[in-house]
Amino acid sequence: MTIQRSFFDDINTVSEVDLSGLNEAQYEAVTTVDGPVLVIAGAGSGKTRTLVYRVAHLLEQGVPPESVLLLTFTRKAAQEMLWRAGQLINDNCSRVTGGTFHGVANTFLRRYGSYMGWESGFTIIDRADAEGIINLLKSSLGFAKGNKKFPNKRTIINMISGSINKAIDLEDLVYEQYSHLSEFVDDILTLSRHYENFKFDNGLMDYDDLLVNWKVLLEKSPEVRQLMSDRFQYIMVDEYQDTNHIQAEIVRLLGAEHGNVMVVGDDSQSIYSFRGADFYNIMRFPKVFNNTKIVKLEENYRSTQPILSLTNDIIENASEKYSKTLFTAIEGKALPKVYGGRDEQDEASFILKNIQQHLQDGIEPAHIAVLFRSAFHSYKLELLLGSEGLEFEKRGGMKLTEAAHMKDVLSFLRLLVNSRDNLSWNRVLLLLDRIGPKTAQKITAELVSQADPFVALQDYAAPKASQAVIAGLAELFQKLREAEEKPALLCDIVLEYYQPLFEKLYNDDYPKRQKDLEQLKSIMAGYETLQDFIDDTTLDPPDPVAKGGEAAEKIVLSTIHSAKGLEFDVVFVMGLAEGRFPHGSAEFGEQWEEERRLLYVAATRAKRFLYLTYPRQMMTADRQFRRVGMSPYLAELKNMNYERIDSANVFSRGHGSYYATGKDAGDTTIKSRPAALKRKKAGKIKTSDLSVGTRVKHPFFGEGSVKNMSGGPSVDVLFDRHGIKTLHLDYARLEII
DNA sequence: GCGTATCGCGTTTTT
DNA sequence: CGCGATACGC
Repeated sequence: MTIQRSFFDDINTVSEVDLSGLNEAQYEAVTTVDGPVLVIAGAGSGKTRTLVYRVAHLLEQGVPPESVLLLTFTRKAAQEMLWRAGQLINDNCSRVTGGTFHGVANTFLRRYGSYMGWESGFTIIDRADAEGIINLLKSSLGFAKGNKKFPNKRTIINMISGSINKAIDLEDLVYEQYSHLSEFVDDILTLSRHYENFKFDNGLMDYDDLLVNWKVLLEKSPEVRQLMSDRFQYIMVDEYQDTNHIQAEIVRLLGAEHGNVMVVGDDSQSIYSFRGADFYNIMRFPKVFNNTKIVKLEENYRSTQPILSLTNDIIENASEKYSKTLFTAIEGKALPKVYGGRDEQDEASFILKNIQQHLQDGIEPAHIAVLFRSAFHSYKLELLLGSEGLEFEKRGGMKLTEAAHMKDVLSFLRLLVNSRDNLSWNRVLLLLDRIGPKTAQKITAELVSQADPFVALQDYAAPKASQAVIAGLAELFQKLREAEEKPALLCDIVLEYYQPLFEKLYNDDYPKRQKDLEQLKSIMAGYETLQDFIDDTTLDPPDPVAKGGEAAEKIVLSTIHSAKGLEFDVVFVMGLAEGRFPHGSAEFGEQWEEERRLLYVAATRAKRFLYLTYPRQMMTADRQFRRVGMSPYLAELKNMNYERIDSANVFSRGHGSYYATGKDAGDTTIKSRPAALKRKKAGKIKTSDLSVGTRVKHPFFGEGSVKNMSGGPSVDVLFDRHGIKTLHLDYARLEII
């Protein structure tokens, strides 16, 4: 057996786990075998290492591998961890179980779905499909199209699924977040009700449905709960700050019998609240599990002291955090550098030059990363890197399976697994000549109402214009159903049919997209069943084809969210300008704080060199240049913690009409805050300000009186005109009258 | 009423 | 680059 990771060199067998390399806190966490443990860990403190060593230690104590369950946030982290664990234990041992919450929920529901009375199974849809549903519903329910004020689809999705996670009444959430869009709020509510029905009627489930159903099953069926907790005697959860209420409930239910639960998290790295994550889960953990042992990991094993000082400075300004003081023994003198480029082009050039320098100094491309808030912020840099022949791998943004042409092909395949999949029927029909949205919807509705949609398609009395293409489609499905059920083979048949449509549809750029289709084929070749393929690619979409050679050898361009948990020798955080970071629509308060943590996550990825850059001018939509200041988070930092680069020193040649004055007037202070920032929650009401009977006023529901107080942050209010509503005081803009 | 072609504008973050 | 609006033709 070859051991590839140096820190496992000393551990070959389960009977000999050498824990001498661990620090005191890690040792304590690793060797606490029984009972609940909460590990509060700083960035770069060796969380994964601690978890893996604990697995090793458990096995050493004679715990069978199959009774250990590892839950992590990303599938890649899960795979990495299992692989490492696999290195620790003998190859002959059966493996430890692990994966993402969603992945495990999927496996679990497919096995025990019968307890829920499901006969025909389900298909998982991703967020792109979910957007498709919103589209369909919007048009079929006749909502005004093109109204600019209507929140975008992604936001609606986040609201609809987020409402389940936050366990807050959807209505309140919508009214709170979109109070400025009063005339559309009812539309959104109508939409959300149809959305739920639409999914369940057609055997479609999204990420959140998987979790909700897992939780419900554990709650409702003592038999299943017993099965699970007998099997998994030891539960471990990584990135606990990213769990939502449902996930925390699942952990509670799984661990209720034995209490052998260990969770690891860093509240300063909580960046997923838009999706329902709540780092208060960490604070609550000791209350949920009695006798919780709390261990803090404060030593940083990643970054040099100057970088650590800067990142500590970033988070120091946070309004709320578990106090941790990170320290490191790693030597290094390079101060983080801050650079304000003249414009986006100049910012990109700065990054390019420095990347080239580091490459020259012998740093591997894969150990260099450029991070940004939104996927499109790197466009300029991508072009520049391309023109210089530097290869890169982009993470975040659109996924391979979200591209239009990929969804086309997947729709055919999805139908083979779930013939009631409304969305896929619609998509497939839309590809055909002479069939538009209206016709497609009509046919779809007819097909899914029949016992066998494929037979119904063959028998469908199509209008003259589309008779031929419908017959062609029916023929394709007949061929597919008769074919041997090998995913790669099915893919071939679909692609053969799709090719002419494809070339016509994406006439201008189909050769570029063709590469994706070929990649799809090779991915599918690795699967035994179509169901597995669809589940896998939906839960963990493959990355788009990297530009050039092997992925491992390239510079990484990534959204900060997608860089979570990773580390690089050199990190550039770009686009740190007013309006870009924090994101323009982030409101002062909770959202503002989350953006700050996001910057913290970005900066803490750096091991040796850290650069923070921003453009001082950006192009607006109408091709006007607008001067922008630096991100307020940068402005807050102490000067001693970074070195300011004067642009004139960096570019001595090759930039033509470049005027570097070195002066940054207006950069160091925030001159004009957008209106939204000033709207700091004026006098937020606390539970203690209210009692039963207090008269209150709400911007939407109007006046009412407090009816019931649970003791938590929620109160029930009986409104004069809207009846009883449960309001969350952190969100509701209530006034006492 | 429906399908197709074309143009211009704006882009959060994701398991 | 994708999406919505708009115009035109069947």
